[in-house]
Amino acid sequence: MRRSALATRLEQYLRLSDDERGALEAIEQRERRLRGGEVLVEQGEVNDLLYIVEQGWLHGSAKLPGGEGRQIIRFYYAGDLMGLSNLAWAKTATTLTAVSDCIVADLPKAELGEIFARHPRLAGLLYAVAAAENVAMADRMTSVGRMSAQARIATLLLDILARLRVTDGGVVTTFDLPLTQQDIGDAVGLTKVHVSRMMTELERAGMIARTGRRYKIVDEPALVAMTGFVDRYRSVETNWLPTAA
Amino acid sequence: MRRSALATRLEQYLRLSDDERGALEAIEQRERRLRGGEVLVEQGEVNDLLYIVEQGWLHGSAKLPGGEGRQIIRFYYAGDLMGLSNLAWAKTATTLTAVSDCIVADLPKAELGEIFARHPRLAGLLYAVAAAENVAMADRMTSVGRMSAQARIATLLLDILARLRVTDGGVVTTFDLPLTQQDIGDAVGLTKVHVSRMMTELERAGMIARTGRRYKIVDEPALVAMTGFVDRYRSVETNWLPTAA
DNA sequence: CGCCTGTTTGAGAAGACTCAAAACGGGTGG
DNA sequence: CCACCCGTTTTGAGTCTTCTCAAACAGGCG
Repeated sequence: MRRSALATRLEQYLRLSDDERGALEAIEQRERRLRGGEVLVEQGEVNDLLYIVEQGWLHGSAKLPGGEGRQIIRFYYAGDLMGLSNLAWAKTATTLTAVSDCIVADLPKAELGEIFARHPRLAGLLYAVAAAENVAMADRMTSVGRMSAQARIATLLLDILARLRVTDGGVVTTFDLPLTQQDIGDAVGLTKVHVSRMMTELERAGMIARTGRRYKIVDEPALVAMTGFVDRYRSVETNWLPTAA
Repeated sequence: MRRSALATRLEQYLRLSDDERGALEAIEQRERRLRGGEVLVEQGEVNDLLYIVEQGWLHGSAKLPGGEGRQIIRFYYAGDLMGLSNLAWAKTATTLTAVSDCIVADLPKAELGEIFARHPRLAGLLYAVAAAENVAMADRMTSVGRMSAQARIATLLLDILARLRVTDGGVVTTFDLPLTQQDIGDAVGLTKVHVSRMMTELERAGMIARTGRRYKIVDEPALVAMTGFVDRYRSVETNWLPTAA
C-alpha cells in the first residue's frame, strides 16, 4: 500500500497508531494526476469530495464579484486537505488550481465522517491543524491588509519557502516558483506591473536573486525583519488530544 | 443549568441529542464578564484555555511586526469559539478584545479533547463550522486584498450585520457599532482618516446612514452589488456527519 | 466649563494603478 | 538552426487612490 501523504504530515506532529495510519492509508486510493496550471475544481461546482495533496502544490482562489480579477487565498502542499468548504456547503467555495504538476487523492466527505467516528484523536489533530492554518491565514491577511508592497511579496516568498522546507528538508534557499507575476499579484493584492517593480527592487537591495522563475532567498534575516514572518507549520501541540482509539 | 451558547449555535445547523447538549452545557460553567474595550487575552501569553462567547461580541487582532499598528482579523459572536490557536501552540496568536460588554465562558483544551472522544458528531460539526469560518475569512481577505476602500468598508458592515442577524432575528437593518474609525480601519486595512471620508461618501450616496455610532443599512442591495457579499453562516451541511453517540 | 477622545476637513506627498510600448525567452514550425 | 510567435516581464509616463500631517470641530464626562 502506498504511503499516505496525510499520515506523513500528521506524523510530523504525533506518532500515529497502526490503526490510525491504516485508516488514512485506506482512504487515499483514488489518485488523480494534474499538470501545472490545470484546474481541479471550479468555484461554484457542486461537489462532495475533499482532496489530499499527495505530491506537488496547488493554490485556492476566489473570483471577484465584478468578474474581472481574483484573489489567491492560500497554497496547498503535500499532506494538506483541500476543499474543506465542501463540508459546509454543497457548492465549492474556492477554485483549486495546480501550481506544479501534482497528484491528489480524493476523499468523499462521508469517509471523513467515518474517521471522526472511529479515530477521535485524528479528528482532534485535524482540528488543531485547521486552527494552525487559520492562524497562517490571519498572518497573510495582516500582510495584505497593512504592509507595503515589498513586504507583502516578501511574506509570500517566505511562506512558500517555509512550506517547501517541510517536504524538502530544512536548508533550502532556492526554489522554482511556477507562478507568473500576475499570479503573485493575485495572491498579495497588487498589479503584475507593480509586482515586477518591487521584485526588481528586492533584488537590487540584495534580498533575493532570480533567474527566470527560479528564486533564491539571499538575505533571509532581512526579509524576516521586514515582514515579521513566523512559520506556523513547524509544530502543533498534541497534549490535549484524547488517547488513540 | 444555563443555556449553552455553543449548543444554541450548533442547533442552528443540527438537532443535538440530549447527551450532546448536556456535554456542551457541562462545559460552559466558568463565566467571565468583560466591559467593552477590555482585553481578554493578549497575543503572546501562555494559555491553554479556549473561550466561548456567551453574550456580546469581541474581535481578534494581530500586532504588526514594527510595533505600530495592528490588523483586526475577525469578529466573534455568541456561540463562537475563540482562542483555537491555543490548540496548536502554547502562546496565544491573537489578542482578544471585547467590542461590546460581554460574557465568555472558558474551556480548558483538554475538555475539548474529551468532547472529541465522546461525541464524534459534535467534533465533525465543529470541524465543519471551522471550515465555514475559514471561507468567511477568505472572503474578508478577498475584500481587503482586491477591493476599493468603499467596498472594503461595505463588506465589513454587511458581515457584521449578517452575524448580528443570527442572534437578533433576520430583519435588523440598524445596529450599534462600538468601534472607532481607527478600529474599522484596522479591520479593513485603511487609515482612520480615509475611513471617515469613505463613510461620508457611502452616506452621501444614500447607502448607509449614521447617527453617532449607530449605523443604518439603507440600500443593502447596492452594498451587496458593490461587494459581492455572501453570508457564510446561514447554513452548514451535516449529511456527512457520523450518527450521534 | 474644560478636557479628552474621536471625527471631519484640508492640502500636499507617496504609493500603487493604468495604459502603452519595448525587451525577453521558450517553444514551434519551417 | 533559424525565424517567428506567444505569453511574460520590464520600463516609462501620467493618473488616481490612499496616506500623512495638521488643524478644526463635536460630543461625552468629570
